[in-house]
Amino acid sequence: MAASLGLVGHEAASYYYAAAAYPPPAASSCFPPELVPDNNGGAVPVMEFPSAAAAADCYFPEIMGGQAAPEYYCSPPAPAFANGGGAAENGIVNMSYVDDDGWRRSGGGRRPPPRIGFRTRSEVDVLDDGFKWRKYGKKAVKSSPNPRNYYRCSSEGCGVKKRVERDRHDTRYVITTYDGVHNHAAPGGAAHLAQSVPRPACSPPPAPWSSAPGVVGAPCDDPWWGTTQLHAAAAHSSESSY
DNA sequence: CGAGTTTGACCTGCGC
DNA sequence: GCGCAGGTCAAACTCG
Ligand SMILES: [Zn+2]
Repeated sequence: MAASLGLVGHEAASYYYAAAAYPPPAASSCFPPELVPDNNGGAVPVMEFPSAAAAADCYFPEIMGGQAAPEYYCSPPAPAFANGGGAAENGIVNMSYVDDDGWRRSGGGRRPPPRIGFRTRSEVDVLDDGFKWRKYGKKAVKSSPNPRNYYRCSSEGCGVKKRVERDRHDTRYVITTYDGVHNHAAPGGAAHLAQSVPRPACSPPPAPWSSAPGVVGAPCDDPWWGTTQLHAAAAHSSESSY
């Protein structure tokens, strides 16, 4: 990655950095050369967190089996991405919110559950988020040279799925997309894992994608992911912080 | 022996 | 209507 950073030429594409001053901003390169792509050709606003746990904890406790928090603050039941090996410790987790309100784009049909994507730097493909996942498929996708893996929560009655693939532009990163909401708590250990992970103050209160002041509600024609133009906040860390 | 993974086939939605 | 691409299923297989 080098030159291309910033808004990668997608009109509707932009991203929001919510970096919680975490790993020392070694260099001054902005984060992703491109937004997290999906099969829609869309892109997702990306956020940076010290760990996926922190990210999930702060922003999406609900998908992690906790109760939806009315406000975006840290709430207890969040898993940790611990075995990501370095992921958590090394520092950078890009988190991106993937909205589902664009499903109308597909003309109805089945309604997708809430989707949330994480982009983490990790050597391993599967990040231990505290839940038990069973792999049920693997597929090469057109949009990426890397195969995409499909996992389903192995807990009975919990239909949460996740897709895992490596970033096509930087295979050091793993893109994990969660589909759905756990209807149960994480199997033992998750909570404690979460606590063992360094966690920022979870300061960014409003979710940038909802109605944060930083969000410019643009009349976008492609409402799939972001629908909005987001402000690039100042802080960010760099991937060179290895 | 059971749980989880692998892998090709199958199904469905979407664009042309 | 056809072909393509993504997503899921399920039988076989592997590992603990
Ligand atoms: Zn679950």
